[in-house]
Amino acid sequence: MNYWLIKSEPYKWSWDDQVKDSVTEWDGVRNYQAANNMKAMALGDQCFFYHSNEGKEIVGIVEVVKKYYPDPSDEKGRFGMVDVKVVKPLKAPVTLKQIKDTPELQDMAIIRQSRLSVAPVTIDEWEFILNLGT
DNA sequence: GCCAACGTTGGC
DNA sequence: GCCAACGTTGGC
Repeated sequence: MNYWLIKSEPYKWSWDDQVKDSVTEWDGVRNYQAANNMKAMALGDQCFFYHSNEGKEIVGIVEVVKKYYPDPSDEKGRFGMVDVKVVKPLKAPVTLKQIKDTPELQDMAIIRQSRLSVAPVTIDEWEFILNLGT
C-alpha cells in the first residue's frame, strides 16, 4: 500500500464536487513527474485530496479504484490518469501552514516542490497528518 | 497582483 | 543538444 497527495484547485474541482460524484477520472495531468507518480499507483492506494491556491489545505482522502490508463483528453496520447473514489473527509483540514510548522513534515514532496500536482507521501507523513486531521 | 520555481518550446 | 524566451503553477 502506498500513499499520495493529489492537488486540485477548488474552483475547477473541489472536494465537494468529488463527494457528489464519488468516483472520478483524475484527468488533465500534463506533467511527466506527476504522471509517473500516477503510473506507480496501485488499486487501493490512498491519496490526500489537497486544495491548492484557495484553501491550501488537505481536506479529505480518496482511494485509487482504477489503475493508470490513457487520458482521452490528451490528444497527443502522452499522458494517462487514474480513477479515484471518496473515502472520507478529514474532520479538521490540515493546512499548508500546519505542515510547514511541523518538523516531521519538512521533507514532504509538496514543500520541496510546490508545483508538483501528484506527489508521494511516506507512511510516517501519512499517519502524522491523519492524526492532525482527526 | 506579484513573483519564484520550474517546465516546455523553438531557434541555432 | 544547448539555452533563451516564454508560459504556467501556486504560495504569499
